[in-house]
Amino acid sequence: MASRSGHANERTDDVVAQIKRLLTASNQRLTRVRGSVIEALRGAGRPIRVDEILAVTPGLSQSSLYRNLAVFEAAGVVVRIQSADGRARFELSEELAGHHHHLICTRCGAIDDVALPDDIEQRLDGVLADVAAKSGFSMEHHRLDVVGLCRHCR
Amino acid sequence: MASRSGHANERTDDVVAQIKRLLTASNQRLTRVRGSVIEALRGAGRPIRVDEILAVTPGLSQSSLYRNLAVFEAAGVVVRIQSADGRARFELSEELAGHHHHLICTRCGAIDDVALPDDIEQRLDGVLADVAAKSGFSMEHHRLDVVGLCRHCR
DNA sequence: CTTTCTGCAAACGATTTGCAGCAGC
DNA sequence: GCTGCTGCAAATCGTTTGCAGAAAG
Repeated sequence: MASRSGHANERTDDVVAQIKRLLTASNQRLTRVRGSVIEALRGAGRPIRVDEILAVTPGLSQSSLYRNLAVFEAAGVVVRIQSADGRARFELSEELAGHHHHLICTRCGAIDDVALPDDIEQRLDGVLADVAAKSGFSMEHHRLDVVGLCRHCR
Repeated sequence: MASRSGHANERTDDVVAQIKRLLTASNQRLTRVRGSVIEALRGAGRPIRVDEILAVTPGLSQSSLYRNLAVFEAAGVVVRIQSADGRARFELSEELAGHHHHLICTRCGAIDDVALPDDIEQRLDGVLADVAAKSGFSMEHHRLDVVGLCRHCR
């Protein structure tokens, strides 16, 4: 539970409604199959792999999953994370789940979510936009990972 | 080791000597082929792909390159970066190239290096280690990317 | 009904690996 | 000479795609 995104209990319907809106804006339907993929992602609360989604979604074909994840990504519903082991991980976009970062375990590869205080984020964004601009680069957003050992591996 | 980060003209011998040390510590030789791969990486100054390394290293076979990159990675000489397009990029480790971050272009996929002021880095590390610990996670280091549009794509 | 989704199986492309010959020490 | 490194070609594996039938509106 513990829906992320800051607010203690963001209602399920809100998120689903927003997803529907995002899909509609991309001329895509929210079918039953797609709904089950969304549920798998919401239930995880961290970036998960294709095989993990398949494991909790009986009857879902791998190709449909990949195709739907691509649709979701294009619509801004999910974000794809290329992890070190070559298998991509997916999670709901920050627009839906709130801005956050990742704790990445170097031993087992697990990834979990974590958030920073708002004031830190703001100062960081200021510095980054500034440094980027000096390289002729216009920043859209940042991505920050903490690399180390998870609770189980240390 | 004095030489590190920032200075435009870090002496070749220092870096190569350190690489040799790292390889020796992993029971690996610094052969002529491996030397040419190192040169390709040093010349780039940013994370580059396998095909880019092959392009500037005539006669190098693809399989040897992949094998050597794996050896380098295990020895701490290079770091592998999984980029969004599925093709990995490689660059000298921070131990050799100094701590830095990446500017990632969402349009053309180019990646460039950038550094932040030391005081920012230190404050950030403090906050991150703290937040990570609250999740039972022990931080080794952080990874920070600026995502946006490069000089050519904006 | 028409269009979009879905599952199956085949295709793809980056990366890995088995093997025989060559290079480093 | 022994051991490790290299190149070639074949294998692997995550992901993508063509196609025909099923579901959504």
